[in-house]
Amino acid sequence: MSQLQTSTTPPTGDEAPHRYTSELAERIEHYWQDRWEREGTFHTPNPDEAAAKGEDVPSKKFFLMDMFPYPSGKGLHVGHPLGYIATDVVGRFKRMCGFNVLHALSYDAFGLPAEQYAVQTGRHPRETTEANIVNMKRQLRRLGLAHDERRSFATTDPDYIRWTQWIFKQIFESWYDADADGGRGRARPIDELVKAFEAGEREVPGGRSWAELDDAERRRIIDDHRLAYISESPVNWCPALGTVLSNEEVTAEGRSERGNFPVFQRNLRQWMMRITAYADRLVDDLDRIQWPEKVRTMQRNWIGRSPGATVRFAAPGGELEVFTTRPDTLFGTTFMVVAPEHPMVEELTAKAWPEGTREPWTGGFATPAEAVAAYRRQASMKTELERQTEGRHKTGVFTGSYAVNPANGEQVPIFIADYVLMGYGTGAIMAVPGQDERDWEFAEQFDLPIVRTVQPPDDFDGKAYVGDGPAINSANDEISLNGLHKDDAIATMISWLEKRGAGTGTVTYRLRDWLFSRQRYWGEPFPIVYDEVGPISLPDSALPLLLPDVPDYSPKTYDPDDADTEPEPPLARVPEWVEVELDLGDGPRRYRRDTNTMPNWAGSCWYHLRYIDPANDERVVDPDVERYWMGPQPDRSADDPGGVDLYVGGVEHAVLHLLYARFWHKVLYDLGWVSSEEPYFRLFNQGYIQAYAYVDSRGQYVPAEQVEEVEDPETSETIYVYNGQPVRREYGKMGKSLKNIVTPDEMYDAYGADTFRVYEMSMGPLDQSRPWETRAVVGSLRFLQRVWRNVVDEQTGETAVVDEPADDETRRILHRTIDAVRSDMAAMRFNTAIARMIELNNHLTKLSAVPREVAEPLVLMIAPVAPHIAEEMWSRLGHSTSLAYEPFPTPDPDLLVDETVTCVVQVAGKVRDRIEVPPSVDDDTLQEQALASEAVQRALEGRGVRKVIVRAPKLVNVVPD
RNA sequence: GGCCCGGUAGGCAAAUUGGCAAAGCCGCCGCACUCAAAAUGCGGUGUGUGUCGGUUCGAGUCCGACCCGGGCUACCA
Repeated sequence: MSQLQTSTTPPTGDEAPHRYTSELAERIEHYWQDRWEREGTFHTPNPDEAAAKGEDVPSKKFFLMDMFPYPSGKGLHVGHPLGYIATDVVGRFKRMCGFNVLHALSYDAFGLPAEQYAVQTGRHPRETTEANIVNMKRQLRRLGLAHDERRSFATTDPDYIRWTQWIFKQIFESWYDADADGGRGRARPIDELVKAFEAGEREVPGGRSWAELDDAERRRIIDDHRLAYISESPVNWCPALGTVLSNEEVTAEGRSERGNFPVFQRNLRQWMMRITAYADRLVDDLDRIQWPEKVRTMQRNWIGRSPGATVRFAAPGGELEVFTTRPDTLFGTTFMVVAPEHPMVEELTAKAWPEGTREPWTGGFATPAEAVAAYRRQASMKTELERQTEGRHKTGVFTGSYAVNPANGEQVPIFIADYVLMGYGTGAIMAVPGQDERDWEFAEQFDLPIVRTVQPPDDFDGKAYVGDGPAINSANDEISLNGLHKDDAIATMISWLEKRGAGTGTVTYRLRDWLFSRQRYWGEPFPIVYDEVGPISLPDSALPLLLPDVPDYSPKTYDPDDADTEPEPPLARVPEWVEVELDLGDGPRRYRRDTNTMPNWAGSCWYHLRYIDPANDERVVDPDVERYWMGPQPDRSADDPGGVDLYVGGVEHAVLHLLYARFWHKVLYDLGWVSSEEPYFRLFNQGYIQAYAYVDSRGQYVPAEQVEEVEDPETSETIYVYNGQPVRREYGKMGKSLKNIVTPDEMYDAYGADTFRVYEMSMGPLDQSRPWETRAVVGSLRFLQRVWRNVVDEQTGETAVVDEPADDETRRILHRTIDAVRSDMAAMRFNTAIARMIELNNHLTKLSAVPREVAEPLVLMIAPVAPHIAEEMWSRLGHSTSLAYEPFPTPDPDLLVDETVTCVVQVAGKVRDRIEVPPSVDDDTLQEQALASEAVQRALEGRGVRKVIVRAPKLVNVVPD
């Protein structure tokens, strides 16, 4: 084994030849990175792999993941590696605690960012993507991450695409049986649906029997049941990006999340995923996983489950159905509102205004038809943004017709208004101004009656009362809700509605099915071809279906505001690829390929499975391997769902990636491919590294590194100066245009990777965002230098430790430090763990020589955070193998209890004295000693003692009269 | 507007159940080393936890109101 040779010629004049400088750090780091790679130090065995060698795989395992990066090509800044360093520290710590740790990093290489970068540089996306991955791997390798590189892949690898397409096929070839598993529902293979139709166990939609249908009719019925299906429906069309987008990719302002371009609603034929079938399980199972409450709340809100009731009102042209979460307030309905786009609007529009119609209701028009037409036109022209800026001002017109309130038989007027949205519930509401703020505003605007049906508290002075209280004014000949509180009143009303046939209990969701196709080049092609009837999936043997080369891979994009444009997928421009002759079992026939591609979320929906079985070309994942790494762990809880043990990433994927991945994983679970019900058991959101940027008087950003901080001589406030001119400081992101980028490469050059790692981990708690401060990094270098000097002689490079036993105090400090570092590491409080190690090291600095029994545990404790220098010191301490699998130090419990503790003696809450007592001291003795204290007597100033609070052994508080 | 986080020395931060506020890092000051500087080492340096009130023997920590900063959400019936 070749040893690292440290130079004996000092880099500068008189400096110690073996001082831990950035140059030495770099040599140490390269040496150990090469050696780890050469020896396969971080190769993680799978159960089958271990068995092949006749070994057992460790029973304790830890599956650790980062949210994988897009290889963007812009290069990394110091904020990017924060999470990767943190997971590396966790992984190395867990490994030293005896866990079989699985940790690797892959690349999310499909999708818009990679494609846009390629468009900018005018090169093929595959070419730029691969170049970017190479560059990123280089930058990250320099960090010394303990990854099993055999498990690394990119979502653009043909081997990976194959299984992404295979999973799509699984979803396409299945349907959701809502009655399965006691009503919870489960995905089942589509064959089982066909059998149920054939056997007559399941009613065939349309009323005819399966035998009566021809092949095309059968296929259409089946296609309507698939979990991945094609639908012609209003979708989000973004002309500037040239593609459609999912609801999750559109902001509340109606713009694209990526690029912030306008998005328009268009009716288009697109692939959809039936994620709504899983809405209940996606909500319910949030209670079974360890995720930040914030993310769980965001997912709950996004899914938006609202229990309530649908109620049918008799109206001209048929029954008008509404959804309400408050059926208990039905007696308070004084009008109804339908969305302008509601299909019944025409039937509801009366020929003439009824007798006595008030002027404001008509909008100034002579007939309801004119008023309704004018309002609908006006509403359709409004953009999301205009509706928002109008705020809460309510508009609408009367349709001229009335409906009948099923509870009390009263006639209530029907309005159209744009505060009711077609996309939610039934697009129509029963308006209850007494208990709904929006309805109250509308009622005030149009002078409509208001009836309270919930008694507000006496001190309530608001308008609509949405809280709980006893029902009032809510009785007819058959039922009375009066006196009942909300939940009882709702239940009573629903059962009455159901008995009367006027309504049913219902649950409504905000979640919509997932729009899954994109008109882009750089994504997975759909493993689908079409004949005259519809889509047919390709056989598994035809996978992966790879992208053809195209003359122009950039999609057709348009003026951002030109809504009247059509998506034109790049793949449609390759007729020789689109038109294909295949034999799918009934002889060679001509088919058409799908010219859409999948969204970039597809690849990230299942990458956790590829990490655990990266080379499998027979199955998506081996069942034994999946059970070992991801299976449920009943020791965690009885209904543990399994999943990745720790998943670290930013909060920005709270409802996109994390929702989609949960959905796919549940489909795979239902179909029996995995044993875990959730992909990610524990989620941790790291904060961001922010930075200051500086703007001069013209509003231009100036290079942040050249800005000086000076004190204003007049006000003595800190001001910032660039080239002698004052500049204004801003706080926010790091970015090229902000001229405040600091790169890891700069940090490696100036300090080395270990210092950089220590600094990032010691800046503060991992889940908080904080500003980068380059000049503070030197503190971490000084710490490592001092550790190095305690272990290695700077003159000779030999170990400086002595084999004499440590003194008692040093030993106690060591074991207290071990104890604290262990619990800090386990809780991912790396900043405090590092602080404790600094304290211990500072103590060692004061000794004349450092005993081995202290140096070795310190080196091992530092290893997760600063692995290269730790390995080097470990080696110089005489160990020939890597410390990666050395047990993490454990504290001696006997050395954690002090022989004496300092007891604080307070008088009236103020500290007056300190006394040394044994830790086992009892209350009475302690009180006696405290009262005997001179300082206490002085502080009492002759006053009597009213009360003494004793918290042995640490505190006594004397309360004077 | 609603909901959720956060506010501790000049900056980043630490403080089991309420129990000595400020561990650690940067900065700043001084000294050593040096012809000098840098680097390094050693020593020193911050009257009080955003504001007001409450509970308590005791509050950074609990409760209420307000101020400031950040995030999510925004007619979802």
